[in-house]
Amino acid sequence: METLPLCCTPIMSAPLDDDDAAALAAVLKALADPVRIKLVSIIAAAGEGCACDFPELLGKSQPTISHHLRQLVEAGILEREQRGKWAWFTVSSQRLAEVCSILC
Amino acid sequence: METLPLCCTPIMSAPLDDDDAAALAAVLKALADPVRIKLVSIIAAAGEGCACDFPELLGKSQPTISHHLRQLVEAGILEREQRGKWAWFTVSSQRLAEVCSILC
DNA sequence: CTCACATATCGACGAATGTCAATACGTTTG
DNA sequence: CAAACGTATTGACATTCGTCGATATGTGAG
Repeated sequence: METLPLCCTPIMSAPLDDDDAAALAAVLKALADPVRIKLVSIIAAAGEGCACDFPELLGKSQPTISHHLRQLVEAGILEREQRGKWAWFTVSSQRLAEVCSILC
Repeated sequence: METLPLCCTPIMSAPLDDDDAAALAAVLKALADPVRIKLVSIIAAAGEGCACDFPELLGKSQPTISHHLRQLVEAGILEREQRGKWAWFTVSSQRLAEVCSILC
């Protein structure tokens, strides 16, 4: 779910209705955790990233990383690609642009 | 606390360090609630807003609204001004711009 | 097919969060 | 000062969240 485009017009031009507010809040919530925003920044800066590297990079357990990756994918912020037994992730710059276009 | 400028360079250019990740996550967390993002959008669209109007506009109790407004002010997203017995709020477009400049 | 390894899910637990009723605080007005 | 009114704080509660150990699932190698 939730890979739909993220609504509407900039906040300055009109107040969000309930649905748009809920949708935007959900995406922002996915970003609003130190581990997750760091995951996004690592993947964005490198262009892509393998799940196998994140537990050591972030000092978190493998289940914890997997959990965070899932939330980011469900929010449409990351895209997942299976390569052999490894899971690789890229950032949806479109999704980030959608967020920014509403905020500013 | 937390009214300091919000770090650094866009996510695409370099991964966030721990401190920047925590700071950005804190601001995003303040935005990542349906009631709060709607408060921000109402105030942004109108230019300013009085606390007295929000409980009815959002269907939440006065203490709940006060609590959310406080979180937004502490995150540097809203600015508060006392006018007589009323509290008026404006959006820090600079703060929003800082967030966007990191995300995109 | 079986083994080794990468990732996902489950179950549990403490911590944080959103909410409201009750109450305290501050400011203006009689 | 005292009463009235807007806002903030407190205390309580149910819910959600981040975390990890244990385990299940899936994929390639031998």
